[in-house]
Amino acid sequence: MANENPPLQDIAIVWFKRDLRFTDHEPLYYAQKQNLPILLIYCFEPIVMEYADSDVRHWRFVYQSLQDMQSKLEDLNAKIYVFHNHIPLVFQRLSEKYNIKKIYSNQEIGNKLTYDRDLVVQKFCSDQQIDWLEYQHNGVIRRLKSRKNWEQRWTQKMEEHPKIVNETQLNLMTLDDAFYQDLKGPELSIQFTSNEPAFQPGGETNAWKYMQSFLKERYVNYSKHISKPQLSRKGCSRLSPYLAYGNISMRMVYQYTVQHYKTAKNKRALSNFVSRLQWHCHFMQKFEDECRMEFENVNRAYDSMVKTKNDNYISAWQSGTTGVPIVDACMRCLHKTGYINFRMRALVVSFVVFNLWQDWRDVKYILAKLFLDYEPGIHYPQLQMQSGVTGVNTIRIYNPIKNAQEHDEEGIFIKTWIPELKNVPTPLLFEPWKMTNIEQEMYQVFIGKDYPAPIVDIEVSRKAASDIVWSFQKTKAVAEEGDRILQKHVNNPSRPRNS
DNA sequence: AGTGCAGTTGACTTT
DNA sequence: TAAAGTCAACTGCAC
Repeated sequence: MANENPPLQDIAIVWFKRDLRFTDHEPLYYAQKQNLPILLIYCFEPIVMEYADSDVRHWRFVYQSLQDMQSKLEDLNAKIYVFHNHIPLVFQRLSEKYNIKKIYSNQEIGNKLTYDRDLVVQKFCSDQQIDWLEYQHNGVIRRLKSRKNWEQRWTQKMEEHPKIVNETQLNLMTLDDAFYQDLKGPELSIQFTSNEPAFQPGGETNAWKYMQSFLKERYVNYSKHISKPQLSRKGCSRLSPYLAYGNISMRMVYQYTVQHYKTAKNKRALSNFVSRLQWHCHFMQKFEDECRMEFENVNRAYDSMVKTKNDNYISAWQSGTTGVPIVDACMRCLHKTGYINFRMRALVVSFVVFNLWQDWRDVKYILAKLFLDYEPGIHYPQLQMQSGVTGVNTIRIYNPIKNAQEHDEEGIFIKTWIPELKNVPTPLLFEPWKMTNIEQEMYQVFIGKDYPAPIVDIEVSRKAASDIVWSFQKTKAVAEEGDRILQKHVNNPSRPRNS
């Protein structure tokens, strides 16, 4: 029997995920090579937004990124069709109206939830005979067989020609408005347009502003200030949220940096920066290769190290009221700005998993929500490493007093975030519980009233944690698992342990 | 002037 | 990408 309906229009879809940019975007680049009208879509997925690791600050950033992209399409009378709906439903309905030939997207190094979502999409595509083409995310290789030559492959990827498209030459299509309105889903309930000024604003344009200001002058102090809670805010690139949401590709960051290298006055700082770009992908690669680490200890021998959850400890840590100034300052700063530097992240993790003796799994979402640059592929490997449950890396228990003294010498960072201590001079500022009654009177801050006494004894808790973790570290079971981990995740597994 | 000694520094090891 | 512990060498100082 003849089909009375006219044949559906053939189209291609570019599905934006955590790659919210036009410059150096492989899906767009390859979609353009087809002779098909291209539909650009982004989907705010309810299940993803409601998940435990998600925070409004992430979605605000995504929203800003999309606005930036939309502004570039305005003159072309085109746009990215943004949905707030379940992506399988969106694809289903689109496929009823159009003949989707191909879907283009970047691989997503996401959590279990988005991985499972992709499996659903994959099933849909194979049922519908849609070709879903996914492109490599930065230097992270999917289905990697061996770590051998990984560094060389990374460099090769970074030096490839960027995939540049001219937006004005894209064959973009528009959707019937009634159809779109029906499918786009409910209005996003959060007020996205108001940005808290303390958060870095999303978008490709902003990514390039940060990139340029870093290479113009900020980079000079990169190595010197990288560990300082205050000075790192300027001396580090601050590209992390832009990389996390793909506002800029790692390749563009790499090439732009290398291009500046010739004329740079501090070459060491730049090569230090480039090596960290590689570390970024290195950790994401670990997660890609062993994604169970979102939930389980990488080193299974640590599964028998059971910690008792203490909700009071966790909430004091979370809210920045532990009584340990540098820890509290970091946590309060995270709430307001979504950023602290690498060393301070390691320090707050060390405090909660060692001094407060809490399981990393009971704090993983708290930090995921606080980090504006939350990147699952970095978050879980880092958290586990800092918690000392890999059995491969040495145990690093940070001394919060010493670190404050060395990296916040004048206490500027602490005083910024803990105003109740603003009158306390150094060195008392780093351990205010040591103030005498007279000093408390003098500086008008009473420990236990205006600012808490420390909830644990730092030295005693450090020793207790160290004894237990090191007793695990020395077991045969940990070492055997450690060997397995090195085989899997490290280029040269014969290197010395505890490096 | 040489000796004893407390405190410091630095290399190396252990947790 | 840690920090404490250990030990020997060194330093400054009093006598």
